[in-house]
This record gives sequence, C-alpha cells and structure tokens, in this order.
Amino acid sequence: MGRPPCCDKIGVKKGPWTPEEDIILVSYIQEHGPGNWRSVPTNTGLLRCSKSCRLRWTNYLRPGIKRGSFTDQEEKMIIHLQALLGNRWAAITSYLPQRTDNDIKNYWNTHLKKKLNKIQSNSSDQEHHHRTLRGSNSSSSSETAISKGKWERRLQTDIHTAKQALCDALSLDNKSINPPELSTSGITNPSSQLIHQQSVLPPPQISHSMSTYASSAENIARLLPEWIKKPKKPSHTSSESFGTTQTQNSIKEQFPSPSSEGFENSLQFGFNNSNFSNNSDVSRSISPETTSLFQDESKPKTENAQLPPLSFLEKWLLDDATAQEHEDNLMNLAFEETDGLF
DNA sequence: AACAGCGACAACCGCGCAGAC
DNA sequence: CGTCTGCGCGGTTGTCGCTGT
Repeated sequence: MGRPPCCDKIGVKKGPWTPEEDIILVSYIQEHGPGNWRSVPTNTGLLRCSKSCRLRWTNYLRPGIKRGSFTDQEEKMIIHLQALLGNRWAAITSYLPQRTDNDIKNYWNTHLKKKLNKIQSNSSDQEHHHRTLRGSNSSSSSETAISKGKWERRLQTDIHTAKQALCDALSLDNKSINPPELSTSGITNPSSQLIHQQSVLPPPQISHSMSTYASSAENIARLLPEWIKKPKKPSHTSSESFGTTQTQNSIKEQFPSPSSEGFENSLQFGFNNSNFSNNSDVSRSISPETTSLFQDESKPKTENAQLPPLSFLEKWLLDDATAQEHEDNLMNLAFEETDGLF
C-alpha cells in the first residue's frame, strides 16, 4: 500500500494561482507564519492542497525573492555550482538566496543546459577535428583517464576557490548570517561528498529576517498586472468560490469590495508596477494596522518599537539594497579567481 | 490569417528524510 | 523500534505565448 495522497484529489483546485488566492495565502502566513502547511487550506478556505500552498509561498510569494532574468554573474555561479554539486538545486539555491530552486532549475533546464551542450559539442567537434588531423588513435580509456584527472584537479580547484570565497564572504558579515546546514541528505555525488568533507563552511544565506512583507506584496504586484492583462480563462474570477473563514473575513475587511473588478481595484494599494515604485502611494494606501501586519514576523517586536519608524517601503528598499550588496560581494569574491575556468 | 512547432515557466507528482508518537 | 505525518527536494508535466511557415 502506497503513501496516501497529501490531499484529497476531490475538490482540490489545480493550476495557476489567482491574485485573490495569493492575497489570502500571504495574509494567512503573515498572521501565523510559514509552516504547518497542512492546516493552511482548512484555515484559509483555499481549495488548494498544502503542498501547493507551500510551493506557492516558497517559490513566488516569500519575501526577498528576486525574479526576472539572470545576470551573467548569476549564470556563471549556477554553472559553477552545478558542476560542483550536481543537480542539488536546494544546495545551489543557498548560494543564491534571492533565487528559488525552482527558478534555478528551470533556468538550468531551459537555458544553461543547452548552452553548455552547444559549447561541449563545439569543443568536441574541434577536438575530433584536431585528432583527425594529427592522425591520433589513442585509446578512449586513456583519454577518459586524462580527462578524469583533469576533472578532478578542476574539482579540487573549484572546492578550494569556493571555500576561499565563502571564507571571505562570511568574514565580511558573519553576524547577519544564520548558517543553514548544507543539505547532506542523500549525498551521492562524489563532489558533494568532497565538499562536505573539505569545506565545513556552510553556504551563506541572507537572513530572511531582513525581508519584509513588502517583498511579498511586490511579488503579487508583479503578478497581478499580468493576470489582469491576460486573464487565462480562470476557473473562477471572483472570490465567490472561497469559503468564508476568519482569514477571508479579514481579507474582506482590508479589501472590502466583493466583486472581481472591485477586488482588483482594491488591490491597487500599490499593486501596479508603475505605482509601486512610488512609495508614497504605497505607504499612503496601507492602513497603519495593515502596515504593522507587514512588519517582519521574525523580528522581535521590541526592536521595532525602539527603532525610529521607517515607512514600510523605505525599509523594504534598504533591506533589498543590503541583500543585493551582500550577494554582489559574494559573487565578486567567488569569481575573482575562477573566471579563467570558463 | 491559420496552424504547427518550440521554448519558457509555473505547477504538480512521487520519493525520501526527519521528527513525533 | 516501528509507524505516521509533515516537509523538502528533484524530476516531470501542462499550459501559454511567441515565432516560423
């Protein structure tokens, strides 16, 4: 007998998430914090399975997520780390804290894999051409031995470089970093074993405590205009399909208009890309109670009380800048020595 | 203009691990 | 110690939009 499904298949909605669902989910998580996913659908009335909720949160709604096209540095970093760690996207993600594993995985599968294949086929063509010209008929085993040796040397260099970069990066700001465990479960990749043995340093991670709900709001904001622009024949376009629960009631209080259009309008509390950059719009349109709801749940409340109040967008901008700076530092250090490898 | 093929990306599925009981 | 449950991870699928014919 197999494992029971994580949720009843009947009555569970699948497919793309609507902004309404996003709002409900984010609002609930702001109230209760992430975790205990099993209770999320029942408490929110969302017709989604717990897994779907968790995925939606971790991949799209979670604060501090950077979306959009990958920079050259990020690209290099991913290629580099994939060579080191294999398809252990979660581990790779811990070096790029603003990206999600799903994002990195997709980017790898759709862009980088092809890119590398192209490069490899080009180089192997050249090699083949070279060999043919030289009339070389060396055995494939000796060649693989050589390339394996090369690969191992390269791997050692990589590990050394990565270790060095991480040491440097961590020494820059080790007080704000709450080191996660480098996932060691199910290590099968020899390179990752090496890493685990040689480098006890965990990957850096931008503490999520630096982020605020603003980023989640922005995430929804990014999604919403697209959704409005091209409503993909949603199974329901209004919130009528949601049950009435505590969370939904609180949502309705915040966004009182029940109609779909009204809901969209009410979401305009800065949920418009052009407006969102205008912080006055946002801070004006959010009530003090709502703003307090957006304060970082992981920060002690006393700390907030002592600090001079920042507008939530100012705080968000500062947090984002800090996170970006940290990531840039890490990347620069990581590639100072390894650029030649690619 | 209509259609087919392809690429990109969001979401789902199944498995494994860890902690609770 | 075995079972159950929740969660995370990686692979895969489904859908939509773009481009070429």
